[in-house]
Amino acid sequence: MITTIYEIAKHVGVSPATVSRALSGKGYVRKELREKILQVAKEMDYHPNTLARSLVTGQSFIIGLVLPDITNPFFPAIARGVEDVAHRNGYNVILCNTDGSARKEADYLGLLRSKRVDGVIFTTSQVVTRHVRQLVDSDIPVVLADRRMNVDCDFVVVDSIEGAYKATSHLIGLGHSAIGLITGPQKVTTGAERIEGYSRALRDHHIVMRDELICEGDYKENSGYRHTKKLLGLSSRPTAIFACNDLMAMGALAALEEKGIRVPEEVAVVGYDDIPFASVIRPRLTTVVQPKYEIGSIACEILLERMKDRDKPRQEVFLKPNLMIRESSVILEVKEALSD
Amino acid sequence: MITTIYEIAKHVGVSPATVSRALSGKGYVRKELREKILQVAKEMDYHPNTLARSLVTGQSFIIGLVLPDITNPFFPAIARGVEDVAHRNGYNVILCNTDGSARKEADYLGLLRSKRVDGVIFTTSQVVTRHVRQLVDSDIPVVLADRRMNVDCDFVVVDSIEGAYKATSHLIGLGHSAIGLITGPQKVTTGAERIEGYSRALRDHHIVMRDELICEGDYKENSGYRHTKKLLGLSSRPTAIFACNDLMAMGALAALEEKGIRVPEEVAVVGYDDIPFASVIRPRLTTVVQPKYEIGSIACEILLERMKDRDKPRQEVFLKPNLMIRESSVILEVKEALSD
DNA sequence: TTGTAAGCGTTATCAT
DNA sequence: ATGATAACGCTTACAA
Repeated sequence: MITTIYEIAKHVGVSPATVSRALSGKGYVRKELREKILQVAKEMDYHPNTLARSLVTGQSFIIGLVLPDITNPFFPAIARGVEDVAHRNGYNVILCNTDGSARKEADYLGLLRSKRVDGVIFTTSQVVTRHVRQLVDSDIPVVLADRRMNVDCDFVVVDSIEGAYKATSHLIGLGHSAIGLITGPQKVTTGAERIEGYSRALRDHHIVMRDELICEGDYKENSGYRHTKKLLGLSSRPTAIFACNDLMAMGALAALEEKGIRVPEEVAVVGYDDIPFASVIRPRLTTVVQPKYEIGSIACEILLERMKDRDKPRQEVFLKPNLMIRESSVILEVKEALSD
Repeated sequence: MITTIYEIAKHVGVSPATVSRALSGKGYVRKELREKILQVAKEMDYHPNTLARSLVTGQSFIIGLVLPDITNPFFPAIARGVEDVAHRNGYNVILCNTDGSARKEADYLGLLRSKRVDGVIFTTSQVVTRHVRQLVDSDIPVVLADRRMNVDCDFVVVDSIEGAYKATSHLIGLGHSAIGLITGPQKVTTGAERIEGYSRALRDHHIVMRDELICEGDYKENSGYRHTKKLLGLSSRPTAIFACNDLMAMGALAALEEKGIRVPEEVAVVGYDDIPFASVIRPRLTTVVQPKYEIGSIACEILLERMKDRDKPRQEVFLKPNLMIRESSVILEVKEALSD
């Protein structure tokens, strides 16, 4: 049998209301009585039924975290950031893997609404904003993480234009002018923005952009592999490749190795994200570091604030990416020279 | 305003009970009336309040997933396996990161009980079974994943003795007899069992076990690094190192590289887990593959069965590990010769 | 087939 | 400081 405040009340000889007050710490209750109640509650292994509590208070202390796929090495750190902040504030988080499918997104969002979560942190891969807009309209707080959308709600993202600009400039600084670009899907904001950063960097350095050097990937390893092969087949092939995430950079490295092309001596490679193994593969991958944990933790903090105050002005957080230079772009001697 | 069945009822001109029946599909309701109700519900953007529903039915359709750390590359696949099966069956999963701390474990378990989750999948790093036992006793279904405990409940683990036996035998077959072992924490079952597998393999091949070759690590990269340094300082140093997880194997490789010792020519290395980057580091890591996704998906399936039938006999699932031979243990020519 | 009403375990309002 | 009692939104006997 599961203990309720009624049983505790009976046991102690008071009313359920008093037990509730004692347990929640709200409202007056004589000190010794409170202690007695607390003790009995512990003895009876009482665990408050938050379902019942939520029903009356309107707070579930659950937040939803909707992302494409937790096995994608980019997301665990975000999830951890979210969960840490949530837990520290008494919230639990429901994890949803959408695989970027609009159907699953809608599905999960519906489930979360039914579960009366207090808020949602959402990383979409869709342009379809309908579900999200519905969610926002339904007045459950939402914060978009990592990827923006054209919806009126808070978000925290990393400045992808700047990240791509840094990566591209780095390669240009190394003397490259034929830089292959393997982008992400153009429909997600990060995809479009990284092209923008790439093209600005070229422009600022008076390098003409060559369309045949630009391929649209899908953030998966295989598309990095495929597009690299294609780029290598070009009559005037690139001397550097900038893959817009590390997974695709991995694919690029695999394609290059297969062709026996040395990295970085013959072709330099730069990735994006700094997923855990970027630093342990060989050659170690030069990449744009995203503050993944912070994306999650800050998103959650903003969500908590939003839950407290629905009327505060919309928050738009742009975090800064950093270029981490490693072996895949810089020949060792050069790197040492640079650091002098 | 959030829509309730009362408003739908008023709108349609029927009683709340009828709306409930129409929506849930249980109980009789005239076909056209049901359709009318469904339509109005959709128009009013109705989302059933599962808190209220759960309160009466006693089912929350939430399960808890308690693990050490989702950013540890071993866990995302497990989490995904759990979540997939859960979602397919109409359940959501609450993610809890304990960092292996007994306090956090107890904390989360309490929260989950309060949230009235229908079941818990638990990967502990503690020997302290008190919380779990309490949970089991409190008659909420629990299945232990990856790591067993001395508690009466279902579990799904991978046979660590066999995995370690295979890894060790592989090294022995390669001619090694001085095999350094970097174990996991002895208090978790996988830690103890992998030593057992190692020692059985040695015994079966009539190799005397040398205590100084065995170090207790903690499944973190740094302990692999430290212990490898120590092993290399031995007067008669090992020609092979078996690290009981890939993270520690990574540390071992780093230590070896630092000393300029070639792998596998001078020292062979074998890891355990086959985390995502085991196959992309150089040298590619020979390792014991654990069916991570299946640990999660099967654990969840067992949990669902258990939820349906609390009296069925206890399920104990041992999955089989597989040795994946890669470059860190076998010199290329030898490998080719082997495959002939 | 539909409606009435009790009850799930809390919190919260209002007396006392 | 404590106790009745009415919500919260739903399901489910039981009646009609």
